[in-house]
Amino acid sequence: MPEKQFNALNYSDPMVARILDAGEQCIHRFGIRRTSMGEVARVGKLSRGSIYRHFKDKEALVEGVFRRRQEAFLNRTEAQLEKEATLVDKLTHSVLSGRKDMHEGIFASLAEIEPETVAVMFMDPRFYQRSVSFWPPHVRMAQDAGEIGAGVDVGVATDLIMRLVVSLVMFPHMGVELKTRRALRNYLEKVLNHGLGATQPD
Amino acid sequence: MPEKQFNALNYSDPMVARILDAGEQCIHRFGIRRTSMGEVARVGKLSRGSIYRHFKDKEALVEGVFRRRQEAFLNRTEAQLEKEATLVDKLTHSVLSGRKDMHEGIFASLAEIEPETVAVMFMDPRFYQRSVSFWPPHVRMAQDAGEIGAGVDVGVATDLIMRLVVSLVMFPHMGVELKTRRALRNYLEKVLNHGLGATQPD
DNA sequence: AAATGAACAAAAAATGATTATTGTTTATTA
DNA sequence: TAATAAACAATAATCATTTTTTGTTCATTT
Repeated sequence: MPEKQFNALNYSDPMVARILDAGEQCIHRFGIRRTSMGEVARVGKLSRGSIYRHFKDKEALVEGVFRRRQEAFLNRTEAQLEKEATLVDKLTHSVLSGRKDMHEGIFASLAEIEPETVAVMFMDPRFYQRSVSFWPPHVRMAQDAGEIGAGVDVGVATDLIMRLVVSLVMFPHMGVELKTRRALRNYLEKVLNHGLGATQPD
Repeated sequence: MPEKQFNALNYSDPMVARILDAGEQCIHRFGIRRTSMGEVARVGKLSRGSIYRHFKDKEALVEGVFRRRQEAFLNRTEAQLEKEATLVDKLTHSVLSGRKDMHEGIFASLAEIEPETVAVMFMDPRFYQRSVSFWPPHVRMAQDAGEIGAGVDVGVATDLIMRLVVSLVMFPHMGVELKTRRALRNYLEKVLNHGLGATQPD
C-alpha cells in the first residue's frame, strides 16, 4: 500500500484550495483550537470526507494553511525584491514586509487569541526551512554585482541573512531602535558590509 | 501610601532567597501552572503571608525566580569572559553556555512540561533587556584592543551581538550547522570581522 | 475517479458541581 | 518590625459526566 504524500500540496488543485481557504478563514476567525473539521467543511461547502482525502489530519491541514501563507509571502516578496537595487535594500524590504505580515491578517489575530501557538510556531526551526532556500540566489546575485565578497560562502551568508531577518522581524528593538525604514537600512548596511570590523564612523 | 518596589529584589535578603529557592524548586519539579503559593511556602518552610509580603503575586514570584537565574547566568558568564582573549571568543563562550543552560536545569524541565510558557518567555523582549546592558563594556574593550572598528557605534555593536547570540542559542542550525565550538567560532569570526564584505576565501 | 454523506468507536472538548488556590486582611507571635 | 497563622470572598483548578469532534470506513452520488 503506497504511502500518501502530504508534504507536496497542489495549491492549484481547486479542492485543496477550497479546503485551505475555508481552513484559513476559520483559523483567522476562531483560532486553531476552536476550528473543527466540521466547521471547515461547512464554511468551504464540502464534505468532511474530502478534507480527510487531502489532509491526513487536522494538524496537516493547519500546517498546510500556514505553508501556503508563507509560500504566498515568499512569492510576493520575491516579486518585490526584483525591484530592489542591492542586497541591503532586499533585506530591508523583507524585514518590513515580514513585520507587516505579523501585525495584520491571520498572524495578528492568532497572536491575540492563541499567543502560545504563535510563539511555539516561531520557535520551531521548521518554520524557517523554506525561507533558507529562498536566499542563496540573491546572495549569488549580490556576489556577482560585487556587493558581497567573492570568497564569502553562500551558506554562511544565507545563514546570517536569515538570522538577521528573523531577529529583526521578531524584535524591532534589541538595544537600538530599528523601527523606521531609514534606521533599519542604515543598520543592515553597516552590519552586512563590515560586520563590526569597519573603522570609518558613519 | 508608598508603592512597594518589587522590581528591585534583594537576592541577599535571606527571606527573599528562601522564597526564590523554594519557588525555583517547585517550578523545576512541577512547572509553573502546577506550583501553588501554598506549596512554595511548604517547601520553603515559611508562611504564605511572608511570600505575599515580598512578592505582589504569583507572577512576580515566577518573574523573580527567572530574573535571579538570569542574573546568576550573567555573573557566571561575566567571570568566564575575563578569561577569553577576544570578543569572538567571548561570544562563542556565551552561545555555548547559553545553550547549555537551555538544555539542563529549570529551562529544560519547563520546556518539557510547559513548552508554550518557554516559547512565550523567549519571544518577550523584556527577557533580553538585562543582557543588553551586559555587552557594551565588552564592546568598548574590544574597541580599545583594536578588534573592532573605532568608529563602530557601541549600541549598534551590542544590538548585533545580542541578535547573534540569541539566534545562535535558539537555532543551532539555520542553513549552516553551527553545533561545534569550532564551527561556531569560525562563523562568528567571519561575520563579526567582515560581515559579508570580506573578499578573502577562508 | 473523486466527492459525498452516513455510521462508528475512540479521543477530545464543553459542562457544571466540587474542591483548591489566590490575594487580602487581621490578630498573634518571635 | 517582620513573620506567622487563620479567616475570608473571589478566582481558578479539578473531576466526573455529557456532548462534540476526530479519524476511519464504506456504500452512494456526481
